[in-house]
Amino acid sequence: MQDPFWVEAFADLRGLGAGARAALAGAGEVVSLPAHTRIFSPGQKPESFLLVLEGTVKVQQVSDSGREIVLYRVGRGESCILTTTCLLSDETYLAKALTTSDVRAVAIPRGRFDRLMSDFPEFRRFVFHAYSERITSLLLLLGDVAFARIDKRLAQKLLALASPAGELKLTHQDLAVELGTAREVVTRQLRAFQEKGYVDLDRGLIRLREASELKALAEA
Amino acid sequence: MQDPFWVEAFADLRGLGAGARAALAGAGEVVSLPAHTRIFSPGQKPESFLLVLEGTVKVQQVSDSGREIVLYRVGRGESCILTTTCLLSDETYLAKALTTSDVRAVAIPRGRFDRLMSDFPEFRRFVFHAYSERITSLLLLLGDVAFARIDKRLAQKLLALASPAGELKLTHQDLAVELGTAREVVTRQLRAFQEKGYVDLDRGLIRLREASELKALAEA
DNA sequence: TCCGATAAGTGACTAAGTTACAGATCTGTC
DNA sequence: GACAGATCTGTAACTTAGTCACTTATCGGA
Repeated sequence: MQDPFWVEAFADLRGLGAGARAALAGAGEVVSLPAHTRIFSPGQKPESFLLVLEGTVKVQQVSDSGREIVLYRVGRGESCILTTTCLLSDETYLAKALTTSDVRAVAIPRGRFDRLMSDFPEFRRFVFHAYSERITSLLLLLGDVAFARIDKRLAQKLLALASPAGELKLTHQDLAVELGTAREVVTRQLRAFQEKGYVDLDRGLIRLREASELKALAEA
Repeated sequence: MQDPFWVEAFADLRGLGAGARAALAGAGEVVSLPAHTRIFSPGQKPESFLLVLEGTVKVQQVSDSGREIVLYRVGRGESCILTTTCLLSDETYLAKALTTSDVRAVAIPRGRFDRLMSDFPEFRRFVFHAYSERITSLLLLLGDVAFARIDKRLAQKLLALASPAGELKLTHQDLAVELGTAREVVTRQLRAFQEKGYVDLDRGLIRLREASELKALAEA
């Protein structure tokens, strides 16, 4: 993909006319970030609207007790609404964002973002749509955190994060952050899954053995 | 307040020019809803953008296990982003909205809402700002649900919902829904607060005795 | 091969959610 | 005013989740 044509990566932007395309292509700067880069930290204010072209960004909330929870991931063709929220509201928030792989993204500075928003209905629709999707997913997460059992949530996460081969290269601590719980709780649950034959465990590695059983639990 | 001038109720709309004002005033219909009216239910799709003029609407998420949690309240000068989200994304969600008092609101049908969004930057800013605020508050809620102790959260709620006289006309069940927990848990905590002398309890009534102690707990 | 760092395991405990009730209090109706 | 049904509250016993205070295992350099 040629850089000036990154607009193509975004399904919701393809409807744009030539003028809008040109404006967009000119507004953003393509940046590259290595894996595990911190994009923003609690209390920081972002200066740009971010659109991810390649790779994944993980956004998580931190508590003062030290626990954390992953809010969502931003992948190819998506934008980070928390950043947008900040751009629009001048507020800061207790979240941090990390790249989980090498990332290429388009950064659009605040001023240009504002202009794009007012000039191009398609761009506006794109941003709104992103908001809607995230809100929906955040409410889903909230429902899970408030009401779902940890074994069910862990089963869901294992299935969601496993490689096609059914493996996860994650520590118990990583999973604890995914779920917003404590590492010991994850260890306990994984042990229970192992005893039932659902998974094999190794240091930094989980292999799914009975994905169907996990699926049943995840959908219960 | 005269009906055509409801625009005045919204701080973020006051900057509008005459044309925008007229368009807005013409776009919306003022509706009156008695207390405890169900505005929408899980799985339903809203047909209008809602702006609250008087009274309060309570939006809560429901789980299939029967538990519920209050997501936020929409008061004078505010709009319900969940409704907006639905208008924009054609999705449904597992939430319901109830008036907690008599409510007067402006309903703007989908088509007119779209037109206002594209025609008036001020209106757009207003909608975006509402989004930002809600997302911030939802993330705060998520953090509380995931990480905060129930005694702390209950103390916060008691303080937030108490009348100026320090009274709450709520059942334990009502408070359980506010916190997204079980009624028995609320009963237990209230009992503990009572034993410490923080509150007096009666059927459907809670009187705050030691607001300062509750405040200390809420801020811990 | 030794060492520090990171990851994982575990027991004992506290907090929160669930189940299954019983008892208290209200509200409307006869 | 008395009764019935509904609503609200109390509570014991239990399961699940989170916390604390460790120990043990394993990895990756120096």
